[in-house]
Amino acid sequence: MIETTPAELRLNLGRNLTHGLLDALGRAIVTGQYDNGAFPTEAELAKQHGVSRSVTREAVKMLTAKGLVSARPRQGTIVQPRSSWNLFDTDVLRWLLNRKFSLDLLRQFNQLRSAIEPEAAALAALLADDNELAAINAGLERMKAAETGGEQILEADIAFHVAVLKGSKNPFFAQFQDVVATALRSSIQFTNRLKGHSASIPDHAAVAHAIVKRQPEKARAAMKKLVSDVLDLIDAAEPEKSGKAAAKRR
Amino acid sequence: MIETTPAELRLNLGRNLTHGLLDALGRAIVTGQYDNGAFPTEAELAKQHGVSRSVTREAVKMLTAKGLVSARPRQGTIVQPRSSWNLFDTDVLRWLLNRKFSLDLLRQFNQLRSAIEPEAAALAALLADDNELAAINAGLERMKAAETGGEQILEADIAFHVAVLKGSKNPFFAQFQDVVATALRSSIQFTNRLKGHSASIPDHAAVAHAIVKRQPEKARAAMKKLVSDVLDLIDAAEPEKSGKAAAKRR
DNA sequence: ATGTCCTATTCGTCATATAAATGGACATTA
DNA sequence: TAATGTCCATTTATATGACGAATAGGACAT
Repeated sequence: MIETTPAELRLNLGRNLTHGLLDALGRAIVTGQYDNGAFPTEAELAKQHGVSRSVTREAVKMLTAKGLVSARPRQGTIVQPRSSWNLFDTDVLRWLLNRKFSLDLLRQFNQLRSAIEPEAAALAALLADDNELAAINAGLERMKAAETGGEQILEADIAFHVAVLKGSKNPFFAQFQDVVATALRSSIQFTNRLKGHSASIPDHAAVAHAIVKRQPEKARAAMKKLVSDVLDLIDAAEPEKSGKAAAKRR
Repeated sequence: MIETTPAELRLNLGRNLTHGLLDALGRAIVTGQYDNGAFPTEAELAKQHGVSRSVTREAVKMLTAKGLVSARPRQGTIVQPRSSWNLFDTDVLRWLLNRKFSLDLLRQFNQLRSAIEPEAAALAALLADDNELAAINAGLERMKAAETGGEQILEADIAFHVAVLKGSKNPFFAQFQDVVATALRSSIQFTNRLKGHSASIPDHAAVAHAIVKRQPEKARAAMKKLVSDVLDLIDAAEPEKSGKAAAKRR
């Protein structure tokens, strides 16, 4: 049973009680706290966290909107199966990555990137306007400048990939900017361990040049290589689980 | 100014007042009803729809969780820019697709499918278990059986693609099952007009066979062809907007 | 021109009461 | 027995009223 105080809830995510409680409950759910017991009733939640029923109801409503729970009279609030959680909600993704970080999740996330980002790069090569091209180049320059490594280069890396996604002119691809940013930031302690890849500035430059020169095929291939390298590093760290996927990429 | 009655709200999405109001407000927002005026205050919303403040607050909280609005004291509730809407939330997607349906959105959505589904098919060829293979075949058989066309073949089509996504064993790809299902269902009146493609059973069979025979490359290529054909049909219906994308696919 | 303070407005939170829905226990009936 | 209807307890859903907290924007002083 999770318990907090209102003061802790306010500190939790920095906003108000409702958002603090949302955060606390979200984390508890994704870490499986309620897997083999029923989710508390409104009254219990209110008591456990020292807040009113309104606050618990609004927090639970937000969890409902993100697909984590569903509520029905008499039956109570029940945690939904993972398959109905909205993984592309940045809150959900952050909760998942912060608490239950696993190589599996990192691999699966990069498999997604491996599908999305090359296509986005190809579209950007066709459709990006001058501002977006400039943003891509700016991200690359920031990466070069931040050769000190650490947080700066991570933020520059994120800016680069976000700029490519935006440049695709496709709102569905652009949607991934928050997801990619959240996931990269949340997994920094991990990718740092797989050091050596994030500094692959030549690979990033290849992507940028292909996009600027309006060469979609080259842009797609270059971006594919970038993400595949990350996947290879992950597989190298845990080879037994990679299956034939790694072989297929080479 | 949107106005409804509680009875209408209940009918709206079939659940309760809160979800009905959520639906009404979501539709209103994505159709731009509040673009050049401020979003109503809690009190105004409650009055306009004949519900209590609790209901309006919980509906607005859900909109917040989906990224459509943000609320601050004194400033009121404001509609967020489209870029921060969660397009992979099935509610948001349905609201968007149900309003004036645009070829642009359909094209962009299928560009996303073109990135996702081939990779999912390749992963499914590597990782799907017996149950998942059976589900893929079952979807194919349902398509063959429903040669009458119409709604049945659409549902079978959806079942097939969902089965492939699930078979990828990747929760991020699996996440798209709801998105794909929602989008295909919402766009049926449109794809029906582009008749002739949804009955491409041989193409679907090629995907299924490649997956069952554990041939990821073939599965990827077959799925790519499937989605590319849809994209070609869209471009053919509105050639001036397709840019060089169509040429690039061939 | 700038900084300080005040105030009205709006969301945030709390408390309480009543309605609606539903699963189960129990009684009824064919 | 088995099917069906009735009632009850529990939990969410809704309504209402009150007060607190934060802040945008104006009034005012410097």
